[in-house]
Amino acid sequence: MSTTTGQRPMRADARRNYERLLAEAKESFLEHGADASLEEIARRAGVGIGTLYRHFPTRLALQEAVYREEMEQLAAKAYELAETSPPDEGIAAWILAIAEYSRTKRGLVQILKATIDLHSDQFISCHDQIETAAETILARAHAAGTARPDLRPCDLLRLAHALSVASERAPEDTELLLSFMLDGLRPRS
Amino acid sequence: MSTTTGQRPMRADARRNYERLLAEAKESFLEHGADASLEEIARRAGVGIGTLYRHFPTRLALQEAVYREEMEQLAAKAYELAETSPPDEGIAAWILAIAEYSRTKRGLVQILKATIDLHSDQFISCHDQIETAAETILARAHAAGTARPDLRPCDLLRLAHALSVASERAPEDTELLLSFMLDGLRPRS
DNA sequence: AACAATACGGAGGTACCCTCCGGTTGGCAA
DNA sequence: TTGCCAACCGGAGGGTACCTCCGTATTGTT
Repeated sequence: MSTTTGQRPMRADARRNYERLLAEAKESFLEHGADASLEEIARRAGVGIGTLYRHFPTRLALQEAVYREEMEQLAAKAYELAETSPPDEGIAAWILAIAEYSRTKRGLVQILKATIDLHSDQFISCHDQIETAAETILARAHAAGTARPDLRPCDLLRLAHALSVASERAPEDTELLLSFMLDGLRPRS
Repeated sequence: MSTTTGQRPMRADARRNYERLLAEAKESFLEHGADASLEEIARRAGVGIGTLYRHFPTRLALQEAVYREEMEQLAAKAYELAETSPPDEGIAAWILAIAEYSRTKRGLVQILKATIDLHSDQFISCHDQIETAAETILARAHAAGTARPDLRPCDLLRLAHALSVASERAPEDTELLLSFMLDGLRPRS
């Protein structure tokens, strides 16, 4: 789903349409959530529906393309946090970042889901990227002994996913929910 | 959404159709998830689509009717656990029960969402029922000092919702995820 | 038996999904 | 420049689903 086919570069018109679609899709997903109408996206891009489907055979493919950049930023944030924060704080901040982000850009939730799902082969690059980031940030916590040893990278992503879904309708409680997740239900001793 | 209109009982044919619809809906939601086709439900019930919409003006109304019974059972479970288990174990078990249940009967997730959303006036009875159950089970934990004082009933429901969504594709990890939520990320000391 | 009141059903208008293929366009070679 | 063909476009078309509306049928009551 990149702008080159690996071999020859795309034809000029193809590239133009690809980019218009991407721009409109970004807008539409933001506006109507992850199940915005694909036909409207094509319409707004001034392009036939067939063209949309040629470039992005599936809704998920389109979402991936739209959010790839943001995914990279989230991954980058993990590396940044791994260097600048204490391990456990870093994890908390990262989960929060993912959750908050995916509330704004609602399409991300589906991608997160697909990323979490091991059987999705469409998303290998996104998957690897985020999973590696999760590994990195988790590795330090494990080394420092501040994370349970049985905590895996994908669990981190699942928690982020859970948090983003759960706080969808009550953004103001996001941090509180996260604190429950992180610190447990018992009173601090 | 009950089988009587508050005043006179429903006409015989109306009641018959109502029940057929309910039965087919239960089946369909189980089979295809919460967004099963309403037209197919009507078809399988041998009833016109108009009849479905008359009885259940909205998809959520139909789901509510289908799951009301199960909601009652979940609420009952809360009371049962409140009497038979230590407070914190009870909470864990209850959240788990909700999450496991909603994975099986996938429509419940939407209801859980609507229940959590305070602005849904369609669901007052369900909402009250579950929320009261959550209150009860939580009250004991608070009294016993085993739950953080800032933990509210709706947070419990949100956690259950989060858990059910997060473990959708990996049921085997449900308990592990729950343990992260409950016990936090730090190693046990 | 006749008459309201109540309930039925499905046609119809709209929207969306996705596929398929005749027509168009861009870029390269002559 | 011209011409050619692979690459690309667009949208019609067939299918499904949503929801509304209203002429028709059924119920139960007098």
